[in-house]
Amino acid sequence: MSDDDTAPAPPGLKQGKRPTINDVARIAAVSKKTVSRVINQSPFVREETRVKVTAVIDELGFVPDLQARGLAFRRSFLVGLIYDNPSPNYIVNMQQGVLDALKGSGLELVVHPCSRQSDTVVADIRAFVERQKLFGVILPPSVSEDERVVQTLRDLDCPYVRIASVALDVPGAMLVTNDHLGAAEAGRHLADLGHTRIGFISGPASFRSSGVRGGGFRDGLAERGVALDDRYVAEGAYTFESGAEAAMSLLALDPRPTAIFAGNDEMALGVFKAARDLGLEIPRDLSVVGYDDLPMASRVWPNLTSVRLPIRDMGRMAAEKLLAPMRGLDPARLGQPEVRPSLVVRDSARGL
Amino acid sequence: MSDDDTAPAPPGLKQGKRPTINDVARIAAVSKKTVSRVINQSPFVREETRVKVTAVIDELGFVPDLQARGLAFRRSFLVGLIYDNPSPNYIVNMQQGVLDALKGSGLELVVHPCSRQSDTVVADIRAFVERQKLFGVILPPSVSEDERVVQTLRDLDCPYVRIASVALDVPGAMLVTNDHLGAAEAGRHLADLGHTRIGFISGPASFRSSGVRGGGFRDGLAERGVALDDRYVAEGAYTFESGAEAAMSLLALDPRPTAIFAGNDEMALGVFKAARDLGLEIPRDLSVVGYDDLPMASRVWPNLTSVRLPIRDMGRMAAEKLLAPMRGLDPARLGQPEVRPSLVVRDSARGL
DNA sequence: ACGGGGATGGTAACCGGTGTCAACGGCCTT
DNA sequence: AAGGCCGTTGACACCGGTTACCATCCCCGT
Repeated sequence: MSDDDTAPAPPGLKQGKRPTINDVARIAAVSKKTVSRVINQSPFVREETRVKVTAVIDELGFVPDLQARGLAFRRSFLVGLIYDNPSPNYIVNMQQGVLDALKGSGLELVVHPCSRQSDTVVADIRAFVERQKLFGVILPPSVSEDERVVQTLRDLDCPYVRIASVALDVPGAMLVTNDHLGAAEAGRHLADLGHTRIGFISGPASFRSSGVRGGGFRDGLAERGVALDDRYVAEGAYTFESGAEAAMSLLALDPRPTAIFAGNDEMALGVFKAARDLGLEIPRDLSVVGYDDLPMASRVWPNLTSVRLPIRDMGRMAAEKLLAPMRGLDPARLGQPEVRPSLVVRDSARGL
Repeated sequence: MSDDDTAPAPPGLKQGKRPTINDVARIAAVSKKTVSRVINQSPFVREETRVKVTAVIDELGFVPDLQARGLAFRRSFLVGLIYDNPSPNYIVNMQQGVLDALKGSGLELVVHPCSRQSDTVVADIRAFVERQKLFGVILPPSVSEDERVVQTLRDLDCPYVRIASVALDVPGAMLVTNDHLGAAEAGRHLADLGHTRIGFISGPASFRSSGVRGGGFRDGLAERGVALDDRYVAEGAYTFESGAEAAMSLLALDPRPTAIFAGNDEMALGVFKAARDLGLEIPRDLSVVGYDDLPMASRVWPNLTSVRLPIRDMGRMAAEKLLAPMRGLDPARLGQPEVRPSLVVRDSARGL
């Protein structure tokens, strides 16, 4: 870029227009194709020529047109993040991770929310991906679990990476969060603290993670000889309000649970609210453990004990899998070993 | 879209390829141009022809290629959200609002974070906007206040809408949040509750809103005959941690303030933390008022009294201003009257 | 019957890049 | 010295739409 924006346009170049590859070619006295080779770092260009062309490119401030390039490549330079997630905080973290990975790659991120409930989701996503000819797509839960959506992407020949709690696809297209492990850790922790009457608020049945986290929790408790009573299991929707409601119903049981494991942090905060409304103090009267360890987990009072999921890193790793082929890497090897959730012990759960 | 994806390709169309405008023209026995007219809803097409072409388009599942269209139009169908904001929650809300407005318009949203500290911001943004030939850009604070950035957009002839606490531009390119009013309301509220020794934690000096909110707060107090003592003013960075730090310094003063107004909710939660660390109970020992009224304001305990900024609506309104010309509307008239912040009284501030 | 004007449709060029493939020049071989 | 190979380069068609401009066609008034 020129350091003087008011400089007259170089000779032979029409004023007020962005320079094109033709301008560069004409001024550098080479063909378009050669300029194209320089732009694309083709090795079949003599060093001398490369320098000459590069100089002209810099002088003119030439920027290749992505539309034209995309038209010829039959592919855009956009990565899509398609999501259907009730927790904005989850998404914003993931999005930041994806952006971390995309920085400097020349690719941009297009965010596209959708609703799996809608009967036009598939058509909607198909239109989006097809029209934009996306470079690739990242699918966080729970769209990542929708086979109709994934099949559509395969039909359209659009690379994708699915993020889910269990392996649903080939390693190269999959980032596994291994929620079973994290939830088991939460179960062992609560059992080790001496709790035996424990409530569990699961996510909605439409999320795989709900079942996986529930199963992991149950297994973790079982390892310590504690059983999870089905009457103490309630279903939420991964939202604050649903967590509060579910907690109200669990805390109305007699005898009431001494601890509650919520399927995500958002709902765990709902449990906080229900406890306050009932005059219960956390952790004195009720221990609470969440899942995800969102930033707010360490901002509320008492600090929330939670299973840490490195969501931002996951976003970054997923994006890197997408970029791997471009860099000559094997996407199946990235993000390995699988993401490992780990319990972060804070103040919201303690022994009886 | 056909309701049977496995149907054999219509005669004369190569298998496995997306149909193009040429295929449609050939099969409908009209010229490309006519198909183009139908796609673009030109009125100069006989009804009979229009129906015939539409039928073929549906039959083939033809989807116009945005790259090609963009190349000819010299403009893409992407809206950019360029931000430099320390509060992810602010951005995620705004982003949702923008997406609300974009839904159904055929435009997609590209998110592009940046750092005003970096000395390459301007070049970075220029490259982004120029390469993508954006349809338009939305600028939330504080990029919206950076004249270098805005001038760059003007140079590139890229439509934009700036969101800021005061009018910095022509009405059609500006969404004003009027923070002076909201902060004044907060000031009056605290004064009416009987507070006279009041602390204020401002945002960073690089944000216009910091000064505007501070000024509004000062004016609101003055209306009630209360003065804001400069020793009770601290500067934060609109982040949780900076809020906690600033609160620590204010609460160390002797006599310490009985109330604190934080420049945003994120910092208000930092005040909560500092108070707890010092053994102070809110609102008994300290009243706190925040700004923005993010969803978490009503999830924490005690519920945070805050000035409500309809951030999501603001995102939507800003995007609608961008779309206005496309719909034959006047962007200057949208989002009027200006966004009005309003105090939401909850439990974190009370009388002495 | 004839001229005029608006509605339609066609052809060619263009938007700004990329792929294909042939040509070119110099050096090494035989 | 002729033949062959390799590293470079350029001419040209093409990606899938658009606009510019011209040719028809139809309907009307006179």
